[in-house]
Amino acid sequence: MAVMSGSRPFANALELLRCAKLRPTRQRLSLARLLFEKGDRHVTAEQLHGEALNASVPVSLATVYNTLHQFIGAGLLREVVVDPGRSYFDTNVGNHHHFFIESSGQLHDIPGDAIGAIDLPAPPPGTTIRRVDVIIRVDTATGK
Amino acid sequence: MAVMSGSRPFANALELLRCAKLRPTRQRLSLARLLFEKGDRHVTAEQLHGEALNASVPVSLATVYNTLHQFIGAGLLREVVVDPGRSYFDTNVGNHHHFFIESSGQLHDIPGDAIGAIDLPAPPPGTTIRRVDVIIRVDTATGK
DNA sequence: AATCATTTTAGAACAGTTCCAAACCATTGA
DNA sequence: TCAATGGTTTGGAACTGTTCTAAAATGATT
Repeated sequence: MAVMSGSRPFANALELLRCAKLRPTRQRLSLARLLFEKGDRHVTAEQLHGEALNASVPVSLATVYNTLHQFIGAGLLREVVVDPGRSYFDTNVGNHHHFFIESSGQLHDIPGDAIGAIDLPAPPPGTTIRRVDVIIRVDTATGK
Repeated sequence: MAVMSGSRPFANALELLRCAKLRPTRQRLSLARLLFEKGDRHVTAEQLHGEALNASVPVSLATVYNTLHQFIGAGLLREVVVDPGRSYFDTNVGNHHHFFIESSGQLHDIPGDAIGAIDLPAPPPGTTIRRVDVIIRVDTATGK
């Protein structure tokens, strides 16, 4: 991560794509910058699409989806599914988990070590563990 | 008439609905029986709908959704979201978690105590914890 | 510049879910 | 028992988020 050239967003995005073996097209560069220039983020595809258009980077929604999935494939992003029909793309791919605030739909990171080691049971025969998702669902403290 | 001798399942479904303060309609009774007569289950709305039709219980998909949500509201069911656009309804509302086999889409229960106590961090200010979901995603053991 | 595989695009297609107004039916009171 | 009442069910349309498609555009290579 964060190698050299501390404040070179463009260079970083370029390098990111190079590492991921993705051709550095205009769209991918822009999306990479939007995603990774502002620290850890949780965005939906639509949100990112909106941001791109706002930033005068005309890009189609289909491309946003394509790119997000390519980034996931390259290990640059991680998907967090909170609701049927709502999934976030998380720029933090390290060991961590999430608070999900149901009323607002917001996600907050929980550092991996804040949750203590989870005692992983043996996976079903013939399978290996790919990932462990912990989502702590919270809501505004009204009544029960 | 004919208060059938040992018709337990029916009685159970009836009682279930009574407890949940839901009017015992034909559809709700049938769906309750399909859901709760066979031990712990993970079903999608479409699956349940199919089962009902198979069992010659004509019920609309809309009603299946209505009913499932009413059962969730009554604490009889719990929703497990594994993918955007795929969520399961779990008849086990006790303390437990899940293996999700990505290739087949199957869910398997993990008893709550098999995972050890999770060290719950303090929730964001003004919120309380509603639920903790742990999903261990596994897949057939082909390389990494 | 010419070529060609890759990428992007707009829009259609799709899946799952929710919404709606009308028909239906369980419950109540007479 | 019957009618009145209000919750329930229904089919279909609408909606949301995502994927697909064929064609156009682009980046890399020569």
